[in-house]
Amino acid sequence: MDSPTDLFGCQSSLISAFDLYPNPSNDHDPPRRPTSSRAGDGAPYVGSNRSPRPPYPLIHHLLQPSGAPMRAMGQLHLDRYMGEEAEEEAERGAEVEEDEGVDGGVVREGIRGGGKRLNSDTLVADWGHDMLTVKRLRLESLVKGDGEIGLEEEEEEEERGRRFAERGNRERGREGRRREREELKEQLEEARERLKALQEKVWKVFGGRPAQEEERRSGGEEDGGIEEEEETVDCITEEEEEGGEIDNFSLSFLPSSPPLHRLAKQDPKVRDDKGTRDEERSLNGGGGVVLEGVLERAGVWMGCGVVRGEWEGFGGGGVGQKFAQALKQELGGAVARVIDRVLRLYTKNQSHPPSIHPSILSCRERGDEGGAGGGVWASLREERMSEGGAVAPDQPAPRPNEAPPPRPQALREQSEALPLVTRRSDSRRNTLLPPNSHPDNRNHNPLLLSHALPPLRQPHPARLPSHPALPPPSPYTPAGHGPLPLPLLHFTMQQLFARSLSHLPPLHKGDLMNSDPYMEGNPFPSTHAPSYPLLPLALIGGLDRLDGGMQHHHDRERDGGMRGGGGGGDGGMDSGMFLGPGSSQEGLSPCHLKKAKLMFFYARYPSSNTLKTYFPDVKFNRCVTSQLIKWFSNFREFFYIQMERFARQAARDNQPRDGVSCPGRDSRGVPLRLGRDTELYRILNMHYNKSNDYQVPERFMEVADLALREFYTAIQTGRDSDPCWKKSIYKIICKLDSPVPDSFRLPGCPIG
DNA sequence: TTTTTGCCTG
DNA sequence: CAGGCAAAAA
Repeated sequence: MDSPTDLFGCQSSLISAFDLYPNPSNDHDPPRRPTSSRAGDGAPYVGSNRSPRPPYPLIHHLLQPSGAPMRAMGQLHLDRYMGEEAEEEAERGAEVEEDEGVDGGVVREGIRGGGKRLNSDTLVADWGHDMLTVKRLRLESLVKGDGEIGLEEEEEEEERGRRFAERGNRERGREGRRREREELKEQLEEARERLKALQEKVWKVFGGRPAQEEERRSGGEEDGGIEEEEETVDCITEEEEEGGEIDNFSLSFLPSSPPLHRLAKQDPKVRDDKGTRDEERSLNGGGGVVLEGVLERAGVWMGCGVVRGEWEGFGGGGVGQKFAQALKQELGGAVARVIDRVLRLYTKNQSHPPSIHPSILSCRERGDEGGAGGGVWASLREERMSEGGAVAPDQPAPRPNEAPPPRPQALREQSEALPLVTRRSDSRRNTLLPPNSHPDNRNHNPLLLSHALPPLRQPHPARLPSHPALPPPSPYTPAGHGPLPLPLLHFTMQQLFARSLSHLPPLHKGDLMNSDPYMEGNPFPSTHAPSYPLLPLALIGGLDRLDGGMQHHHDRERDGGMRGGGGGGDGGMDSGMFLGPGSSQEGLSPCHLKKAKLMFFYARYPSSNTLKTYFPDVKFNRCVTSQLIKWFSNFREFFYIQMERFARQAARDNQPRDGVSCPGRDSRGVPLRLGRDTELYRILNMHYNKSNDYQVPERFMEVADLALREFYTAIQTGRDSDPCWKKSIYKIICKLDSPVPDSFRLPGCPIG
């Protein structure tokens, strides 16, 4: 298998020998998984499978390009009929202009009522479209006529002759047309009934009432824009003039216009800019192109807050949310299907498909860091072990993975098989390790779920960080069966594209380290890597490194990852992508800063070697190393400041009434805990995870929680008067680094 | 001496 | 977030 899990699983077999100690924070048990396990709670932000799919015929209709059922009918007859009428009008010459004015006025009045157009809107749009077609024909005839008249007399004569002949035909067809009109009237009547039925539905859905509509109409236009927008479709007036029927067909029953309608018309940029459409727009203010803009608009809406329920402001109420959800579901499903197709295509084109597509998908879904089974983490631990005290010599307490003395291989292997908690001798550490940190939970990869749920304001069950209930099923379905999480998509596509780029044999377990780094900057598929104009340096470096295979991995162990970064990689999408060949990214980019901040959730005290490992695209030198270390120093500083600040505040708020306080507990004896619904959490998240790229790992929560309590207790007990009181807390925090996810080993940001 | 860290300042 | 500084450790 090629999932990271398995990739590393393979490495694991090679590297497990280096797994010298039961690193409290490593092994099978990334404590952040429980956090991820609550992904389902993020449902409101993501298309959740849990919520029953509401019946959204309105939205569904909009998503059907085929349009309304009346379309064929309307177009068929009106076009034919009105086309002839237009010709007659052309013959009548200047009268037409006058008619236009009148017609426009009449029908405009009818359309003006157009409001919350969904189903009805579709119909209106189609009718409008048909009308526009007719109008265009008529105008074309007019223009054509004028032009010819103004051109040459001979042509004019010919034209007259032709028209004369046609007139005869029309005389013969007049009877037929009469019948046609009758039919048309019937159809219109029928359509009217259907529209009325639709109106009922619309009113039902939107909770509006015809009375409101009446009120709105009598009160005049509330939005001047609408009046202009909803100009119209004068073709009907021909019928109106003749039979006086069309006014009954006015669309005034439509409820007030929702933003969708306005937006679709107000932003011409997103509209189809074909010539005919432009013409229609100029003629009709876009009355007939409502539908065309709907899907595009929907896409725009997705990004402009309407999906967050802002329809309330427009009177949409819960409908807005339903609309947003429906949109998300539909679009998400569509995107997933497209992705799936692309993936299938790609995997078909690969010589060894099974080793790429399914594996990559599964690896992400299963989660990688836990699946490493001690492999990569073992290597990392080995790396840190090899750092020994030399790297962090000043730490009063040895780091968890550095402290224990070497153990015999047999003992190591034995402990690997033991439940994690049984290997903990440190009681404090036990409290930090959730019991459900089981390899089976590895599908709850924080990466996968980073977009799945909002870290903020997430109810923290009983504020017990270590004992969440059984993880709910992942909101993500297996590949091809539902929306893919963005990071997964990113990773997968990059894998595939990179494979395609490099003409390499399919990814196998050993070369993840070699292949991943250059993928980050190469989201675009290309089969001409060598001539790719913006070929990122990282790609070149990556190709350079490709022959390393497993060997490279061991090299990495020896040189602390410098080999990967030595070639000058890119800094992720925001740097390497735009570097031309020959340039290099030696410094740290904002992307690196972002990555470092995310890393801080796992490592408060990363060693320089660790940094080199996790910033393989950075060309390390003294300055860069210092800067990175400085960053983490700043992160810690901010972290401690916030901890102390909130601890002091908590201490103030929980002054013991009887003068006796229980350390770490408030005045009621309740232990101080850091919940995800707290201001402190919000601040920390804002600082380290501003764009919510990541689900804040449970482990970080525990560390922060512990730090908070330590500060709180120290303040409570008056230890803060000791000039060195903070250092003891620092020592504790210093021990609590946890394994950084494998994704951080990739260049650029772990979240793309 | 070098590296790392914490503290302070801007 | 960076720069400067001092202290501590290797």
